[in-house]
Amino acid sequence: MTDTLADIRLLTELSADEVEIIEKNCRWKTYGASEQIIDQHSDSRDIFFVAEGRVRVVNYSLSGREITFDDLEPGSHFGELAAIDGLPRSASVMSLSETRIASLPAEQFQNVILEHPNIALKLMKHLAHLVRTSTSRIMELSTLGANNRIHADLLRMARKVTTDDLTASISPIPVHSDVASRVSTTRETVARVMNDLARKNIVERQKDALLIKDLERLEDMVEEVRGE
Amino acid sequence: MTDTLADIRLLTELSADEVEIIEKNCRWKTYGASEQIIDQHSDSRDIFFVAEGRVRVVNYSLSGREITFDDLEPGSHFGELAAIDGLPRSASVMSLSETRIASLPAEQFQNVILEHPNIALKLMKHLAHLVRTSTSRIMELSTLGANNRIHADLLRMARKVTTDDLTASISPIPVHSDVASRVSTTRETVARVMNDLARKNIVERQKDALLIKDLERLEDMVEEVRGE
DNA sequence: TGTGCCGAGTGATAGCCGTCACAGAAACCG
DNA sequence: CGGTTTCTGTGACGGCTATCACTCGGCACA
Repeated sequence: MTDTLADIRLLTELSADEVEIIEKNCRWKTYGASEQIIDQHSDSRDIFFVAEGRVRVVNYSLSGREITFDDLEPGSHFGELAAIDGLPRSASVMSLSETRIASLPAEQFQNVILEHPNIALKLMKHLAHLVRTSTSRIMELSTLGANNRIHADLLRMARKVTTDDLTASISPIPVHSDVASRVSTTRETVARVMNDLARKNIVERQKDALLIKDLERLEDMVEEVRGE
Repeated sequence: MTDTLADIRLLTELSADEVEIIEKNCRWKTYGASEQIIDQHSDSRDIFFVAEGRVRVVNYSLSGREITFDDLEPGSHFGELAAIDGLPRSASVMSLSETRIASLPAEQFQNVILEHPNIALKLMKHLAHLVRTSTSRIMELSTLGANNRIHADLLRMARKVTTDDLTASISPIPVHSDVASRVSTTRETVARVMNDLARKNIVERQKDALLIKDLERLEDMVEEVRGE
């Protein structure tokens, strides 16, 4: 197979030659499903590129609770924080499926940044996006109850796939415990909320997809924060 | 008075001449205490520098609840997200005291970045720091109860001033509602927790300082998460 | 020396939701 | 296909903490 970084979004501004140089400096590795790629407590500083497969950025509390920060598609990168500031990793990363990953040592990545200001700018925009996402998550955790956070999560998924803004078909059906880990609640609460929504005729669980039948009403339920 | 950016940490790598050029392109403004500097819903994209005074980065929920993200000292900057990515502001900023602020239009700031890779790197480290801070706050909100979050906040304040690692004297005494807004709880809960700590002889409220008499025990209380 | 105002302290109450404990359904797999 | 594992559904229970409603002390300012 061709190990290429051509599809990595962070690097699209580079010429084919420049990308090739980076490719060669990377260590390439294949992971099976559910393997640890970054352990929060390891002391590597590399940046990673997702060539194939999907990975999940997670963190575990002392009590073993799992908090999901993001799921990354092919073309993404991760591990940039430690590569930039040299501090310990801020989270763990595991593969969700069989995955082909390239890793580049921090010093070499810093060289890329210093020599390509437009890559630097792109990385900054990416970091800004992370900050914005975290900020709104903090707002959500601070002001919404668990059930409203689940509603909001459903809405986010729906908006990624809807075309008509009225309905959305999410497939595959999200696993309850995954949702729970994204919005910091329990599997049981997610099950109860989903059933509640089904009873209210807002969502419908189909064979292989979750159908959202009334996006508008779902939006209303999120707004319905402790009444004004 | 001398309106200078010489003490802005983000810009310390620049030569005096270069700083002076930026200074002249800034719009300088003085704010009284408790004035709005950035309204989340305004559509400015400038970056701001804090020359004098202190400011607070906050956000308000629909229900009026106030969430504090950070308090900034002189030498800090804010508003960089919108200046980098051109998107709407992610939070509001208000002055805590009389404040002298410089603002630089986004395009000019981007020029500074593109022409000074080391500034860009410094900014990236700053953004990385924001992401790390947000990440740990999300972890805290997800895994700790309100009282433990208050303990953790006290610990953070203590560690900023302690020398011997056993005790710390925090002054001025933190206002309960400020703590509440930082850790997403209520003023009443903060009062109850503080009293509880006082009764346990871990903190002592003095005339003009909050004395933490047993840092170690306070740390233990935070660790005391739903016991393993 | 009043008169406010802001911050702090505290009880009562109620609702949310995490936890535990099963049971049933579905999917996966040799 | 049988058997095992992973996911889902649901009830009971209880603890945490937000909310409400006051009281009180101190500080500032007229």
